[in-house]
Amino acid sequence: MKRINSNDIAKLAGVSRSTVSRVVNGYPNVPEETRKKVMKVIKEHRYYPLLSGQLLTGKSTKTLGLFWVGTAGIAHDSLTSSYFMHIVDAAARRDYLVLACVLDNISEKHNINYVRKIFMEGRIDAGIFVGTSNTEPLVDELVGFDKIVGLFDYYHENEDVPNRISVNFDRHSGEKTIDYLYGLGHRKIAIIDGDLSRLSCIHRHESYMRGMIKHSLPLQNKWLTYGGIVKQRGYEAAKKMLSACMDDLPTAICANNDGVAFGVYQACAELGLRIPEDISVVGADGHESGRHISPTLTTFSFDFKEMFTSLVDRVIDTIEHKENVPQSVFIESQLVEGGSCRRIDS
Amino acid sequence: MKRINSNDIAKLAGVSRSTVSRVVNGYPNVPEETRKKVMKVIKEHRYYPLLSGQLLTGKSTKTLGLFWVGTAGIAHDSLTSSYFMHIVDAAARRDYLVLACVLDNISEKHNINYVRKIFMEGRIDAGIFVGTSNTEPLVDELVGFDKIVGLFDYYHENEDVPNRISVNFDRHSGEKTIDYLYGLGHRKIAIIDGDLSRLSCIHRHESYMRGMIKHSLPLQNKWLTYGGIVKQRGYEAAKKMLSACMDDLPTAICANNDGVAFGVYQACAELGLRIPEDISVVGADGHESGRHISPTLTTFSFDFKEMFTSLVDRVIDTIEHKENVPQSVFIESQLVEGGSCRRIDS
DNA sequence: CTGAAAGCGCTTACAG
DNA sequence: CTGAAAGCGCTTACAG
Repeated sequence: MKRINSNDIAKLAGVSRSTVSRVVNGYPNVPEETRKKVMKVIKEHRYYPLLSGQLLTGKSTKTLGLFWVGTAGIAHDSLTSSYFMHIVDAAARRDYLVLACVLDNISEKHNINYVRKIFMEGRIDAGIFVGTSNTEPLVDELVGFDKIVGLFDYYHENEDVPNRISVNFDRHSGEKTIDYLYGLGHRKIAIIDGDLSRLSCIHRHESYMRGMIKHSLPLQNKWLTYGGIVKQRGYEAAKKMLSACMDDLPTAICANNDGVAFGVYQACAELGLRIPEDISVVGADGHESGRHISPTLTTFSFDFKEMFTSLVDRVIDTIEHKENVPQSVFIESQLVEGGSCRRIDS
Repeated sequence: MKRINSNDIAKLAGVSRSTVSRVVNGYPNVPEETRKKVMKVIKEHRYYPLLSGQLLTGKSTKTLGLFWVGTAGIAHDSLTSSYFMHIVDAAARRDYLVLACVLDNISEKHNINYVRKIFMEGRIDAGIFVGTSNTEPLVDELVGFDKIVGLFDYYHENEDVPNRISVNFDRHSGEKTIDYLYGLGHRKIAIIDGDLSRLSCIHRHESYMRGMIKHSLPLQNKWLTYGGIVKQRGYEAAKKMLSACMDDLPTAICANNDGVAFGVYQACAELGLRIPEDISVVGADGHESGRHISPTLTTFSFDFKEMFTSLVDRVIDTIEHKENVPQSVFIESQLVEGGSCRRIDS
């Protein structure tokens, strides 16, 4: 059985294809009676215009591409996958669909071509990247091709172009973390950095340093290390660092994010260190599971829903040629006190 | 700057549009020299054929619709959102993209029309539904319209049509749960059922009953209740049930799934009941967080990755007119023993 | 091996 | 208010 097209509808309703199109698109210059007659036939035959035909005459796809980069360890993390829902929800509220694409490695030639193709073949009105490092030639290329690109945790100073939209973590949550621990009396603070190819990890690192210097706290190599952004990496880093300085332990650890903090928990458990009695731990993100772990995690929490909604809304505003769309937005963290930090009396 | 089309490429390369098309689609009847000449121009100008043009001549979209039903409490659950990754991964392995759509309520007229439209306007080759109840007029309608529909946890006996593909939980995991507890010496077993509009919950309920009867165990109203499929519902159900029978507690609780089991943990904690000393708990799903909670959860685990991969592969096989595609598949659960059950000496 | 022509399903000026 | 015609970007027989 052949699909019914606007021609068939026109014949059945005794009008021209032009009129069918006018009715379908709700144009005003159609008398009520004609509209009803045509609508009746349309409903009866469940006619829906083919998108490909409409696209060819200039209609937009009302679709956002979502490029999820770095599956390994990131995308399969439960927090990360909940991001996805926020994006789809935010898009739906603006009547946009989301075309999803998970890429393990965005530097691979095959994947680069794949992304390019999706942008160029007219499937999407714009694309959002999540999980890239802060330098990505492909992103620059697409921006250069006037494609609208939305970026999560990706920002370059002085590269303001209207078709590059980003949402980012604030630049000073590290400093806030140090301030907080300092306020509790901590002076011997260890830092487990994240993956320094990511903007947020760079900012957090820098602002940890700023905080330490501000309070004239000792920066000791043995208390500084890298832990990536997932639990396993955090565990390995903490285990190694702590094992190497059992004779002079820090009183607190700043973990680049909650995932890393959970790894610190595991390392402490194995080394017989109690949290917070022997050592305090602070995370960043506000992961839900931080509230179920024991002791509950003190962390600097970000409103991811707000972050993704802001990004999606501004990307769509750009697609729809709204004026003065803010190009980059930085979101502030909020301290959530759990049971993982103790006050030190000095 | 106007987009470059096949006509422009043809002129630049000194050939016809037909030849450009032949090169783009990799047809064999083009001499190597011509191919090279054309490809050079294509690369230089980063020409990609517009999908909408190709679609009009019969090409398929290579896109799967994903309809995520019942956001509230389901889609924002972290386990559930990881399902999404499995679907996108499985589709990508077959070179398909996924168009995602989250719907809070699939009975609402507006949403029904939205889904219909996506199917009818030629955006997707097939659609997958996750989270529906086991009776959904819209699904039947789409199947009736010869649309290819993939279904998770949705199956009707004797309704075999080649364009309705499903993957389901086995029909007897409830019985296996009872067998397991019986084997540990439990005789007083409580059951917290799920949402009985869902196929898996019905099957689990039935097979709990089967197991209880097989072992001649007492079916007591006070030990039977409904808990939905998320933690909060499980908590409420367990709290109410246990509070009402503190004078005659069951020795074990079968929770419809892991989410409900976590709710049981919370209820037990509040009532001062220790797991497994005072009461044993068994879940179903194999949720990762069951391994992080204390005590670790004994559960009947399903391989969700396998489930979704099977579903996606068979849906795509159907799109591509493969022969003898199995229409419905039931996946077996696997016992994962944690620390939430104890042996009862009798 | 290759090009001219027709056609896919729609919308949009244009003319009346 | 409404229809005939042109056009969007592609591919596919068809003819040579």
